[in-house]
Amino acid sequence: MARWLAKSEPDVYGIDDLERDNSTTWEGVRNFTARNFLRAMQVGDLVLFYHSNAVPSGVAGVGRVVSTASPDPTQFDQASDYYDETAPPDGSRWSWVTVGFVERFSRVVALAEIKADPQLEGIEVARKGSRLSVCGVSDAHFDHIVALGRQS
DNA sequence: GCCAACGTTGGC
DNA sequence: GCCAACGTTGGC
Repeated sequence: MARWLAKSEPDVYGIDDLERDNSTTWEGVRNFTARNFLRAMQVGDLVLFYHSNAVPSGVAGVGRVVSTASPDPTQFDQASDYYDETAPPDGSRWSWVTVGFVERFSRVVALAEIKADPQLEGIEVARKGSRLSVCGVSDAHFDHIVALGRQS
């Protein structure tokens, strides 16, 4: 079973929203590398829920893949911020998955803390200039971040 | 709001 | 298929 990290701006949709809703569709990924990661997700895979453009930015909790990739309908919705006029009608361009709530950390594991932690060396989200909104995480990095997030 | 990083597009 | 221009992400 794989481990992932996915970014969302908490002003738009944060871990509190996921806790309230219990599950959500992860729409709006418009980057091919990130899309390919979405398509590789399997039911039951765990996902670090990362708050971007936040104070502080960092990992706020954990979600779980509850349904695998299918065409993201927002690519066809002209009223959506994610509308893509170049998307072919077969839906092959952009995908979404459904993510369920697992846990909200007792504290956000801030990006600065991730970058400073030698046990998290090499993690994609700490790479300089990393803009991937969905990426893989090693089991060891995943477990370490969860342990940090559960600290009070 | 600035700006670095970098993915994507399109001209050639 | 190279590469410059452009747009976007996202930390700070």
